[in-house]
Amino acid sequence: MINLDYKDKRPIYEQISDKLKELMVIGAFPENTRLPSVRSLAVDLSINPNTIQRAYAELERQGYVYSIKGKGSFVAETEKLRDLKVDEIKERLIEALDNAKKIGMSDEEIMKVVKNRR
Amino acid sequence: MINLDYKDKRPIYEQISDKLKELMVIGAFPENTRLPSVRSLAVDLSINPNTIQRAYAELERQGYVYSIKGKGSFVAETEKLRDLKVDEIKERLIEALDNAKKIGMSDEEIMKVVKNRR
DNA sequence: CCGCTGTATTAAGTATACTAATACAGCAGA
DNA sequence: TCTGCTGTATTAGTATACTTAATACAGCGG
Repeated sequence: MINLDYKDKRPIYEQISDKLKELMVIGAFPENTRLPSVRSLAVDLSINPNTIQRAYAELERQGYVYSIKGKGSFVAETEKLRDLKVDEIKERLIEALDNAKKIGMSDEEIMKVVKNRR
Repeated sequence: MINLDYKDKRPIYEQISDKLKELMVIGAFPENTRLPSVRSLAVDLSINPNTIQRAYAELERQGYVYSIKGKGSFVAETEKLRDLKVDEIKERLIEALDNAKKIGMSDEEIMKVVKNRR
């Protein structure tokens, strides 16, 4: 389900949280589904539980999951999930567009890229 | 000309090379202009010359400047500069667009962001 | 020759990110 | 209540990136 890439410069916890985000947003985990426990996922991936904990803490901080001590970590409401992810993507899109504007790229030049990608 | 932000998480050498890229691309430094010397810029910014050297080496590696031992570092051809920067921006734009597609954002949703930014 | 350029090397210090080990705290079923 | 699972907090070790420093070499030009 989750593939770690140790050659990737991104930290492991981020690879995990990003992958989980994606799975949740596309609906692979319905809302309120319990995620694998910190320790079991650690065993599955052969890494330290703290790294999983960090990934989960990040997901909770950002609002993707909610955690209950003694019970587990659970997927937040589907609608909220998507909104969060959309906001993330919009932000990066806006950054790129602003940079394009800053160096004087024309609307045509920008639109050409956009249209080629849909 | 260059403002360093020590609160920024980006390394200093990157802040410098990025700022110089921008200045060169918008034409603040015409092509073949000599950049400040490694040592003089280091004094201006009150940092170690090695950090400037790293910024310049990065710029040269990426093709934004060319350096001549004993003479200085010089701005590459204007056209080349812009192409390099455009390629960088396009790459980020494409990444963002692909992510948008991955989570199922509609064309309308994407276009709304794009239009609001021009 | 002298004083400026860029460049290379080596070392050290520092900060930060990442991972690990361990202990604590809450929940629920046997 | 005990046991075994959950999440969470604390602390420490490790690795890596970044920056600084000191020094040396090499090329250019007045």
